Amino acid sequence: MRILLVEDDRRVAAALSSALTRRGYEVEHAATVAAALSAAPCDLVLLDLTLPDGDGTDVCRELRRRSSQLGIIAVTARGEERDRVLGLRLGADDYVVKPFSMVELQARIEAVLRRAAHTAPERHLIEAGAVRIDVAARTVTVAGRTVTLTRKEFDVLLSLARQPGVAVPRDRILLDAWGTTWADRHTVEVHVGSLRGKLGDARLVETVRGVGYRLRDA
Amino acid sequence: MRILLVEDDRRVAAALSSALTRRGYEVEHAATVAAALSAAPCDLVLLDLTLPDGDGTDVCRELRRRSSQLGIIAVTARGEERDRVLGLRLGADDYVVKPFSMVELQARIEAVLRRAAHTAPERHLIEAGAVRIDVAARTVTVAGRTVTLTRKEFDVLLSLARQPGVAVPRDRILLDAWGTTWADRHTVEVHVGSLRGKLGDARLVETVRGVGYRLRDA
DNA sequence: CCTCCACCAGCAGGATCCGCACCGTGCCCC
DNA sequence: GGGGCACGGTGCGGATCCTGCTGGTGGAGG
Repeated sequence: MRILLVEDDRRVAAALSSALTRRGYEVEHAATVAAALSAAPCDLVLLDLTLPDGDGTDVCRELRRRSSQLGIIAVTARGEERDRVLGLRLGADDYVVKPFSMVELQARIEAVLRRAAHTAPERHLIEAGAVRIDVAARTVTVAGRTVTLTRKEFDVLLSLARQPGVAVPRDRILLDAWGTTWADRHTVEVHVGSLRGKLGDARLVETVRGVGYRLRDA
Repeated sequence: MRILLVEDDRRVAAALSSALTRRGYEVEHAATVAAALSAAPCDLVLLDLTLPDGDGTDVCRELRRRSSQLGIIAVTARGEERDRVLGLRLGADDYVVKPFSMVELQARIEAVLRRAAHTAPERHLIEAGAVRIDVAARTVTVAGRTVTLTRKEFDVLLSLARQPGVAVPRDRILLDAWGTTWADRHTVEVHVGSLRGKLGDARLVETVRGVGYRLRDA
């Protein structure tokens, strides 16, 4: 399960992040409104409502607009009733008030995720040129032919396919597919290499020198 | 919207009932476990966990078993963390601790109902390729042949069959069939193994390496 | 009391990934 | 036009991760 942690306090974020990771979740961290809105898709968002560059309630509204099945748990130090009501009205699934215990947070996360499992899935199909990607099924066809990709290959392709025709920086791909930015210089290239091989036409994934890669759109 | 109010304290029940009615809800009242379980179907349950003739947690479990899309808000005077966690684990959608304000309760009711609106309607019959599942009867046939599954095997299959052709992550299966995400890595695999054996054709349940499993659609 | 089911290890075989080294090529500057 | 350099591509071996079995144990239900 992938959790997006939106929290500006670095210490709180670090503590939460490690606690959640220990419990088996995959955690991506965003410290600002901008970062939160440009993060990769996930299953659940832990959203601190007090952010430096804007209001967390806007993030909540926008995320909910994008996906009705995304789980959102608002987190805040403000425990006043007015805020609690506001948070829920915005479309958050749940609300926890600092300070809270990890045990309770864990229970609430599970409750929200359990519910999300029963919501209608948004089956997302991405098409770019001859490439068709079924994100949910994790299957890919090129010009009608089904190709079998490994996990990393698929993740890399997905990172590119999210913005067809756009040059995706290497760092971005690393973040999407690996969750980190530190890795051997060549790791991405290697997987792009095998990806090109499996897609058949190597020109489908174009190299943008000095930047990254681009998935051919037309 | 129809709300079932399970509350043994007559004064609290009367006050809540009239407040909710004023807000436009249709309210049915039950004061005991027996009454709660034999009440007419509704959209949401306000469930006091302390009841004279039994434990409210049993009611919660039973109601949830009957319908995964029913909204349940647990209400209790016991505000301790242990109880909060327990309530959420049982399958309640939310939890309010007495004393609470009507404004907050209203907001939580709306949040739960909003979510329920997005919930996929429960299908009685699910078909995926050669597999036919009767959810209510908990029976399965493969290519006309009836197969007998154990509880967990059925739950695992159901988790997969809810989205045929979609790669279901391991922890989502855990969430659906076990209710939690913490469990031994092998538990799912073992049950998938026996499931494959009983279904006859092992290829019906495809492995998506590094992710989970996928029920063959076509 | 007995049977069946669920769960927990341990194990072995693969698939996958990664780091390294080397090669090819485009770009820039002279 | 030529040379150097930085960047990207590729092949390979080992380490790692993942998965599917099998057997044994505890417990719930009949």
